[in-house]
Amino acid sequence: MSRKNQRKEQILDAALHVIVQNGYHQSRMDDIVSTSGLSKGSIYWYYKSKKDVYLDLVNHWVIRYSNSLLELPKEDISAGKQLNNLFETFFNQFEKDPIVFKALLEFWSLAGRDTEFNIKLEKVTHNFIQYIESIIKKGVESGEFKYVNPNIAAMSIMVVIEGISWFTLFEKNSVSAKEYIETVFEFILSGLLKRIES
Amino acid sequence: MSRKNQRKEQILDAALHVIVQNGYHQSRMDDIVSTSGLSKGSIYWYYKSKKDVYLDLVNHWVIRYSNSLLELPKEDISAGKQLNNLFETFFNQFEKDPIVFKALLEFWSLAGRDTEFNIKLEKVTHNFIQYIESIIKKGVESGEFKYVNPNIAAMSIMVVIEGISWFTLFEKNSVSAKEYIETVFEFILSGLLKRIES
DNA sequence: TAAACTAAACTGACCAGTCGGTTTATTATT
DNA sequence: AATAATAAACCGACTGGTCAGTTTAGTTTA
Repeated sequence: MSRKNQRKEQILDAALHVIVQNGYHQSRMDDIVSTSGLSKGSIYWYYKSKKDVYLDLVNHWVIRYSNSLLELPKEDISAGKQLNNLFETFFNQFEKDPIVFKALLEFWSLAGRDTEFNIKLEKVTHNFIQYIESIIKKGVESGEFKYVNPNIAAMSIMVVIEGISWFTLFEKNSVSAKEYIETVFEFILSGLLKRIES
Repeated sequence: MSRKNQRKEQILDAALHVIVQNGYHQSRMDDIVSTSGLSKGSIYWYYKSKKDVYLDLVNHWVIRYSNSLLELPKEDISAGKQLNNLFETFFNQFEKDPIVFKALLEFWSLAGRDTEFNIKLEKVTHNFIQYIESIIKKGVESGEFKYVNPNIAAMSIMVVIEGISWFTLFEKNSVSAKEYIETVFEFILSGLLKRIES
């Protein structure tokens, strides 16, 4: 990795921790300075503004998650199993890096009132929904799933998956994220699968 | 209504609009001043701080939604139908006052890092989950639903319902909130109902 | 030697909360 | 009923601190 990218990663890593701790507007550039171990001049060497840093932070994670989706197996696998893999991928991501999901909560909130963040996040969800749609279409065509509107179903699945962010909010959740993911996956699957005819 | 409560409502109404437009940290007391038509002194007569205003805003809506849940029919109605009513109630609430859900997104985000907001929202979700749990337990006992862990199922349902907040984020959603609610309700129901034995 | 930094001081806009003062509503007194 | 007295409600200019972003003067690294 180039020095430039190394530095940027160093800054973004700090920015992630800072935004999770303080939120966007409550985070100071000086927090990023101290967390990253770099100087203020350095941050402004690589990024022209605070917003620039955080927009790039979204980018950074979008690219990561896109890559992990692309690595998932596609052929020779049932649509149901493919959905299962998707749920598992996100659950694993959550276990490994829960704070990313916490940051996401903040970005959703920002997207509600800041055009630039809105556009960025809309792209993300659009891509994600398309990916899920493709699985559902395949399932419907192969006769594995009953007919459902792929777009609506995909949207629902996305919402359910991103709902895992809840689990970053409250300390003593009676339900674990794992149980949650398993349960909603079963709900979704039973809604999609054809009833066994008799 | 007493003058005091009238004034508070006036302030909270302004606060709701302001937080939806600007977010918590980006909202100025002066915004609430100009939106409410009152003076700064008045606001501080009724509330001791900015935070105090917004905490009370959460309270205000919690009480409202609690009341609308309590008005729902309970007896002589199947658990499935009861769940359906719940989904419909929230959908109607969403249609009538979508900005409340947008504000909720902001509060979730706040709850992630502010203890007082966290406690307040934890109470809300706790009550809500208990309400859903009671429906599910009833359904399981009556034999209408297959056995599921009521708590996990309730949590899943809550997340799915609150997911409607998404629809406040992006202008051109390909899916309508109504279609979303109908679809997820079907998913949930098919996951809960006993398969027809043959 | 140019690019990549560091450290620290500085600027200017911004804003929560305060405070001295005014008006309105309520109660007590004659 | 009129007047006085007190309390509640309300006003808005001002203050003191905060912080994004800039600048400067120098140092290190490839």
